[in-house]
Amino acid sequence: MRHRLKDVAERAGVSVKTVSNVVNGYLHVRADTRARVEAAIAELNYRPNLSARNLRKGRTGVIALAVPELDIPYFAELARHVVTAAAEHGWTVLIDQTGGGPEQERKAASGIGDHMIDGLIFSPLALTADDLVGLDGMPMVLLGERVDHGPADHVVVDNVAAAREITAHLVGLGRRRIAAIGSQRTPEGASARLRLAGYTAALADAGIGYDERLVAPAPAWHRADGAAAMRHLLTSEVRPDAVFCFNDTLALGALRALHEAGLRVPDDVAVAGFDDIEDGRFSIPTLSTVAPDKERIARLAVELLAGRLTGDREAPPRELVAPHRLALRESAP
Amino acid sequence: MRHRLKDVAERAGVSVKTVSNVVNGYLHVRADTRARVEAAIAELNYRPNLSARNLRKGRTGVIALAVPELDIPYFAELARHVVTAAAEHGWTVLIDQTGGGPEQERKAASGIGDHMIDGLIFSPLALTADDLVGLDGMPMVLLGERVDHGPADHVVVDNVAAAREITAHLVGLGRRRIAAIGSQRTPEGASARLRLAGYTAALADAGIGYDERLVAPAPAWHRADGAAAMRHLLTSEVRPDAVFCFNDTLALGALRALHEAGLRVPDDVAVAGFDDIEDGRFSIPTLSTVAPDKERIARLAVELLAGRLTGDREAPPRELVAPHRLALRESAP
DNA sequence: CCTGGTTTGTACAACGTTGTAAGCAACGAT
DNA sequence: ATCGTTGCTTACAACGTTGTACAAACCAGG
Repeated sequence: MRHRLKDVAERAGVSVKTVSNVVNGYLHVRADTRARVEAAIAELNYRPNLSARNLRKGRTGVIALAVPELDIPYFAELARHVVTAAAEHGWTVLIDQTGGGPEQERKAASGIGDHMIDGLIFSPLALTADDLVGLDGMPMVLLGERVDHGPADHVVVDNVAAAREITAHLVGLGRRRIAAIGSQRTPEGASARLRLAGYTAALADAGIGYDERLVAPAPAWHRADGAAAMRHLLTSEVRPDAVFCFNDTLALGALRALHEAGLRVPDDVAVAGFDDIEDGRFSIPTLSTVAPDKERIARLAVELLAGRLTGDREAPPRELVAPHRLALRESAP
Repeated sequence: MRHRLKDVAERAGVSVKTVSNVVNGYLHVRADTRARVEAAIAELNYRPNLSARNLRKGRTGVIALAVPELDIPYFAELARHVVTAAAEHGWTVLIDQTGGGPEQERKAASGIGDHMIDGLIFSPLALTADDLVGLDGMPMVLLGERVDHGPADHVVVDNVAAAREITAHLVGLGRRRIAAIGSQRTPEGASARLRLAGYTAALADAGIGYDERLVAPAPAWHRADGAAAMRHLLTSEVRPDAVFCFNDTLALGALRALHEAGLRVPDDVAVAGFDDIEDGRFSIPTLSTVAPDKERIARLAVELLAGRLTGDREAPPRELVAPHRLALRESAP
């Protein structure tokens, strides 16, 4: 049985508003009145009806996090950090799984918002800046590289620099035939484009010629795609002595394919990834990777959103860069 | 700028309720009126205020899924399936991360519910049946083995049978010193207890004596715990020739520890897990495991909840068993 | 005992929506 | 002409909460 303010008020012998004042910590309530009300609340196990409160206040206390897929470890780890950071602001996080398709993402960006959430942290794959205009001013923070100079706040990692660093590390190991796995031609592939740019820049830095045959596309960035791309590279005429995979799940798939081909990592082929997911610390061999500061990304995103919600909604969009570092492990020591 | 029914009504030259009727698909609205209203809705980009609708209707269209940790792959994969199944019923899923502590779980089970959600699918670690009484009749479906005969609906896997089967498989490989990793003494360890029971039953079936030294506890079920437990077993006097890990992440950690110890899998030690997470299909070696039908679990849970929401809330709690199978791969072929 | 200010409590309206009841046409059947 | 009937639309109240405005009680100082 659910109780309302009115029930508590009757039991405590005060008005509805006085109970509301107690619940909301209003100061000018006599100590004994407050005690009576609190006792009644406890006895009835009263809990406020958030729908009603939200209707009245115009805010819901819920923010949404929209990610392409939850069972991609990177997004799961990110989600955990976002939930933690949001909890510190007293927000509940509604996690929405878009699947990465343009239509679903559009729906996530506009549909979910039907007054149910105060703001949105959005990690888009397919959406362009154009899709984001006209979203009724729903406060929104974007994660990742897509929608480069859209109308919303933005938290990014310097993909080009990070990719350049990890590729340079492979060069530093003495490798010269360095492959890349994960390129994409679709408009969704903004991260792919930037990481590819970092890769080619590092090769240029080292005076190594760019060989298109060493760049393997991957339709999605799952383990199976990484394995398939690696197998393809191994059957080609250009035998790579290192691979930079554009994310860790691709790299884990590549490790698997190399193992099946009887090649040793890192002796025959060095492997590097991007994301620093938990798996990479226990894989065989452990995975060298770019480690973006996921906790920082989550915290910055939540704080940007908090700024929009409590402050100026019309301020020009800001872009914050989260730090990254290289986590060097066995696959490319 | 957000618009209300009233704005649409004024623009279309009808009453507020008529607009509401159009929005809700009420039949008896003249075609031209409907068209005028729909045009006005489109022009103003009107979206209903869900808080108000919920307040009025008493339902929110949101269900919650509470899991201990999102970045445990099993829960992430489960979450994906629950989101998919719930979408077919028109529900949005609010994913809540409890952390597995008793206090947080109690809060998830009661606190979140403040009229914000219609029902809860809950995968508890620490909560007992006693904690669940007096939850104001929030419709709830429990996943997993804890709270064995509590007051709520329940979807389970036959942990004892599954553990027995996979252990029997290890026996069938000719192994005799079969270790177990993941036992727990805490009240949280209901799954651990059941899987341990299946393990001992299989040993008894095969006439193999139970050796306490072969059973390694694990405080949590992460990769690091599995690695630590495996290392501990390897330094003990009883050299195991097989290990049954109570979940896949433990098994992946064990694989890692075996690799570091220079042991071959499965030649020296066979390894089996439980959950069939994506990682296990690409690990080196690939992982033999118990594969619970996660999609089925999610679907059954959502359907049980749907039954509670639309039907009899006082019906006796039901327990449904989701099927499982063995996925035999390289680590214990 | 009054004055003026502060503290404590109350009544009422409003948030945006939908259910209920009822009004008003237009229609065919009496 | 009158009577339902049916189709379409409207006014009003209600969901549970909180902000506003105000009343009552209290206090200190004269």
